[in-house]
Amino acid sequence: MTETPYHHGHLREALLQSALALEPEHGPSGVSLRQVAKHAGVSHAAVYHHFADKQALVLAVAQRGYIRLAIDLESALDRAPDAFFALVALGPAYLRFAFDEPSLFRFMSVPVPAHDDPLAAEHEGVLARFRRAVTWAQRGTLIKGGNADRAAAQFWGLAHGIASLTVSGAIDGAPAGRKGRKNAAQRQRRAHDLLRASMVGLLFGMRPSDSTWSPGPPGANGAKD
Amino acid sequence: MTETPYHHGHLREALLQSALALEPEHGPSGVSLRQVAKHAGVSHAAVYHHFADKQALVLAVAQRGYIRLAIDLESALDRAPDAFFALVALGPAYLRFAFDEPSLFRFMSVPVPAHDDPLAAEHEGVLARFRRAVTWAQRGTLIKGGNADRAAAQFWGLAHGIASLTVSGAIDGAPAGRKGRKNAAQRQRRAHDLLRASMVGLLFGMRPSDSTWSPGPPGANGAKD
DNA sequence: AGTGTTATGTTACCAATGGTAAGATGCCAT
DNA sequence: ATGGCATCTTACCATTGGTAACATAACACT
Repeated sequence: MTETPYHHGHLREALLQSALALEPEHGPSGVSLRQVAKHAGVSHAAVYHHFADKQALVLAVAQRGYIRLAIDLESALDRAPDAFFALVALGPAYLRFAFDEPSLFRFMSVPVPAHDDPLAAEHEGVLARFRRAVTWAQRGTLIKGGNADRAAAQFWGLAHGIASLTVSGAIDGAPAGRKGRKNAAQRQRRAHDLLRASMVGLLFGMRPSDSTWSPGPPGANGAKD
Repeated sequence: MTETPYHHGHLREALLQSALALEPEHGPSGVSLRQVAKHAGVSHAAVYHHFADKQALVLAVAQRGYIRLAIDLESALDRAPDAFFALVALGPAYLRFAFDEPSLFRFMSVPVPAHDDPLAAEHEGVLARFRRAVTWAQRGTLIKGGNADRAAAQFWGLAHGIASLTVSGAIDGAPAGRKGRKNAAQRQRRAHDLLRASMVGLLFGMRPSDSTWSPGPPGANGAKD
């Protein structure tokens, strides 16, 4: 970001940024290597000194996305006062990431042909945060015990599904009544509420039957964040 | 499918099929117009008499996917004996579609740059099926009343998220212990069970507090399908 | 310092791609 | 049959992903 101090300096980094900058116009797989290179002020062949091929560039961006998402989830967990808030807060955190970094989020969903998933480690990183919240809740008997990976996957799937459908416009996108294009902030708030309610719903559907958790919060939207 | 009876006959149809046939090797946005044309036994320029450009071709495949998915969901609803089974059955139906037609499913998730979503109608078609199950359940007081669209979106998001993460390999993909590649049928069964349990969980998290529904089924996996 | 090695970047080139234009070819209504 | 129309073809273009050969700057070592 400083300048071009040397040969180029931090080209690899600049290329990732350029890819993100060009994504909105052409889509994650639609960005061309040459455009990325040009945007970074460099010849297109220079890219191959930092990435094996175009797919490697795309995967690197996606990888960065997963890493940053995992960090966001982690800090959301760190801020939670108890297991209930921890589990529920993962939803809004997931959604906020998707809204704050839509390009990054789209790169993360780019379908890679075959390949025994080069992003397996990054997937694990995200799942691990859900698992952390789940085991926390299980220790407190907030939800039933059992396979924590399964429960984590359920919450992850819920968050991911609602986030994906929302950012892609499948949900709450083009409305029937053509009231112009909706305020993006309003859409985000609605998605926010929807996902939080879903997390609470799934959570309370997992309660052990003898749970003494008096559901004060679930209806009220009083979550701190 | 018959032959090439005439000029070509059903080229548009053949192109859609060819696109699906070539998808596994290159990914949904990686298939080239020319390969598709060649696979259909036709010059690449012929494609432009049936689709405005490559994106139109891709969108047409995606559109077909949404239509078929909506049909599958619809028939799952038709087979359900009551609201409970109807709502829960949407999960397995969604997942079965994703597993039976992975290429089609991937085409449906291809991120389209900007555009005020040309698939809005098809999205509505899928959402409508979830809404039908939700309103059914609401009439029977299985779940709380309120905005049916919201509740439908929650169930859709759950099904979509788990289906997406599963087919992309993010969940239950490459395992830690390298026991060779897992049996695909086993993966599908696990995902099946996971999603069904999630649907039940979300459902029971939405019960009205005075619900008299004696949860016999939720733990047992006795769903007819 | 000088010197060789490596990392990084360039230009030149290639086959393949998406897209357009102009011309064939076959169907169909009149 | 004849003219109109849809469909398909070949010819062409700029762009793309990728490779090869060459240039230059950093670094290591004497």
